[in-house]
Amino acid sequence: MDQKQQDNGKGPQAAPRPGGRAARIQAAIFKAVEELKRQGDAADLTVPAIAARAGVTPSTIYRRWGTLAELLSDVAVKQLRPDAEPADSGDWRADLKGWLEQYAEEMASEPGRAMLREVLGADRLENAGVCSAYTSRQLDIIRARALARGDRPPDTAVLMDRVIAPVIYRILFSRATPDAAYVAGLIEEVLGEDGE
Amino acid sequence: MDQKQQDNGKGPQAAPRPGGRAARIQAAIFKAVEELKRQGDAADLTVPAIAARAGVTPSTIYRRWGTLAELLSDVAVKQLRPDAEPADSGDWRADLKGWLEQYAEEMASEPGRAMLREVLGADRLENAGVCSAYTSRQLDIIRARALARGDRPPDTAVLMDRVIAPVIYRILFSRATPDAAYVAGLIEEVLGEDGE
DNA sequence: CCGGTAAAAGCAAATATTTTGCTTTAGTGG
DNA sequence: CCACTAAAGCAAAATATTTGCTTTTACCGG
Repeated sequence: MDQKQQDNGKGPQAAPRPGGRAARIQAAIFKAVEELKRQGDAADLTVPAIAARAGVTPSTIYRRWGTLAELLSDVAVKQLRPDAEPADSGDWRADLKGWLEQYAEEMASEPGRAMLREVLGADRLENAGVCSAYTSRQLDIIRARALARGDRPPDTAVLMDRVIAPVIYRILFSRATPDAAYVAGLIEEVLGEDGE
Repeated sequence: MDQKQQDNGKGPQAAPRPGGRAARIQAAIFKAVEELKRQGDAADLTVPAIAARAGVTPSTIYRRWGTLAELLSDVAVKQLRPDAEPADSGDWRADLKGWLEQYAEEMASEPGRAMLREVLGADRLENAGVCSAYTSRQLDIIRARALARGDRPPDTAVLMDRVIAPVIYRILFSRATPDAAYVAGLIEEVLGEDGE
């Protein structure tokens, strides 16, 4: 009757060794989740269905993650992990703008919204933090390039507050997509005050 | 095998008439949820437990809301509804600052975070929109007073982007509480540019 | 290379939950 | 007061979750 399962505290990639059984099985389960998410209704995304697809018994999933929400959250974080550094054109303002616009579009898309909801849906707050750390890091990379050229880009924290936060807020709390014009406006406001 | 229950589209207060049976039962269920949330672990907050507390059969809840998440979302929206207008001291800047600081504190509290998560957790996006509309409206009231006195307060949309969004983003995506100093800083930045 | 060991997976029975078909009740309008 | 509709109750069936115990797997020290 105790509500909390074991929480190994090791986070999404809890595997003894990259080739071990645990890693193999986790990979199979993640793959099953991704495939099922792509295919059918959200209603087909049940622990038993995932287990069957992954060729695993449901209790494995319940024992490792506790709830469907935790599993989906881990999968979403994995999918949100940036796979590359932001493009580098030599013009950091353009890179920043491009990256932010693409970020907003991706997050506002249906799969993007679903991932946000899944990340936030878990009891474990950690995943949400990882997610925003990914964003911070990408912005920091662009910022570091600007600094290296002797420029004065805004602090990453400022960009998080002034661009990322409003974009995510709109996605979460309204049906309206933050479109490119809106994002561009936010960016200009931040860059405009640059010299103050 | 269809995932969506009936969705009457009438939102949280779906009752034929204020004194009718439907309203009575909904009130009993909401009360049961609030009581159980106050009392025990989140794990005790199950549909059967709520039904038992409310003196109702579980299928009533499943038929009206479909899932626990929808019910919790409706209850959270109801609790987030402001019960009074913002204080009016005659100094709109002070009123605004006070209201925003209290808002941030309330949302960052454990119950506040829980309500945010519950509102966002439902499939029905509508509730999140209602929630942010509540906030907007409160800000608008303060703003209207300032305008009535011939002042030039910032647009509500600007406050949403520059203060509410960063505060909520921090609450959702980091463990750190947006403290009074942080909120005050955001407000000053917005008010500082006022005359530009 | 061969057991020994600990952690995790499988299995299956026990619980708990959700869904569903049908019946009953409460509120509405004639 | 009676018929009608919408929602609630009830109970059985279907699903999902939890749990105790067994088996497998990878790692470790000989």
